[in-house]
Amino acid sequence: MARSRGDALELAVLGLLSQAPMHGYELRKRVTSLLGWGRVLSYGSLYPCLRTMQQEGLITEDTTTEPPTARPSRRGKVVYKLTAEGKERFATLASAGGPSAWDDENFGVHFAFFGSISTENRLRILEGRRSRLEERLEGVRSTLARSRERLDSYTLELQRHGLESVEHEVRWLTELIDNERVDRQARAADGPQTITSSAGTVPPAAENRE
Amino acid sequence: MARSRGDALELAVLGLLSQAPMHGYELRKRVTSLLGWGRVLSYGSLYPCLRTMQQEGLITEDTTTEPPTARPSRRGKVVYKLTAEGKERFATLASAGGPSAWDDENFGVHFAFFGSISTENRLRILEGRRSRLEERLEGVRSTLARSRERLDSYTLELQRHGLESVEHEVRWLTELIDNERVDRQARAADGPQTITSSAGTVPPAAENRE
DNA sequence: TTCGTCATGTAATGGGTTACATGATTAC
DNA sequence: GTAATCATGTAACCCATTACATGACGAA
Repeated sequence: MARSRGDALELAVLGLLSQAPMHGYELRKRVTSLLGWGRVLSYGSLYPCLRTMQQEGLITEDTTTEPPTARPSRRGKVVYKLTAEGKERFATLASAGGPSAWDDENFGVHFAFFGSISTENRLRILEGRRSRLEERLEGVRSTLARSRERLDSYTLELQRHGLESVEHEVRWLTELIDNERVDRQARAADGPQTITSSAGTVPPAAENRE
Repeated sequence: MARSRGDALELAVLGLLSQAPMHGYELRKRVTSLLGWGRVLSYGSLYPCLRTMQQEGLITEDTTTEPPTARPSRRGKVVYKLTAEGKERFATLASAGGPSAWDDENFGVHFAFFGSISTENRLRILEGRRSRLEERLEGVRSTLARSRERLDSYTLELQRHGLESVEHEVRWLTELIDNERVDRQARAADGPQTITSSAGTVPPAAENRE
């Protein structure tokens, strides 16, 4: 029934609402197109999630938009915004570098909100994702080595292409990691007098949930 | 309860059993590693599916393996094989070029069994998959064009990488399609009298299973 | 006035994983 | 004899999709 909400969807909603208040319809469009969501997010999934989050006090209806036309009878058209608690939760979830952040469905959402977290946390997530993929690579390579000659050409080609795709993502991650490191380096060299940027939103040693 | 079995899993089981009889445990390993399955297939998913398929008469227990040690009391260790009906079903499902074959979860499984279907059907599936991806590309490109300046750099980078990955797969598909076309051409030019050499002409796509 | 899009919501259902329970076989 | 792996199976749960029902608003 109302028992929805996987972490990924909650983070997505929190993150999008942290950028601007909006209603469910718009949220759906953005989750579907902007994050690495892959499939279309359905209302049957989104609305129950919004309700739950509202009950938990993470979001509220935003009554500041469109205040003059106070027509109480109008159905729907609810604009949601984050509460203080919701903002806190977003900071926590987005920065969480635990294993759940490195898998396929979650990583994209985390990445899309990298602008809201510290370089340290970005690095943690990026590196975690990369080593996750490297494990996968290792697994595929070893099964391939063990059974290459027994596989027909199409199965082999499928494996080859899969390997190639993952390798491509690993290279991408490596570039991103290098950039973040340069960034960190630059900030460190900049000297300790700059307080603002270093750990901005969340203390460097963020929690591991789960 | 026993109401499992999406098309992908059924096709996977049928295809693997068409290569050799085996038991559930081995099936799970192969589905997980050989096809483009992505995640680990769970027993909670596989065994109910096998039962259903057995009830439908697509598979049976293979008693020919290990016949001397006729110990009827032994639990489990059931080797499954295809029935005639199962072989028929496999041929039908594997060749089916409908829209369901082009989406992410199904395409890999279909591709892995390309060795069992005709060049025509391979082309249908390959082309369907490609146009599916091209639609996706078009969608991403247009939303990107509409909102590029409003996106923060990480979201943008995510889109860019997503685009790149899909483009990569499209190029891969195009190569495969070209190979299949050359193959078909060669067979046509070869004339109706030579039946034997059908798939031998082009390196990448040779050899039917076993 | 009707069509397309915006907008919200629910019920049924589907198909999967997790965690658990059980036991045989092999290697050390 | 014991640990690891092979092997089969069930029940509980999770979370998403599908299909449906409803209705407002703007433009042609």
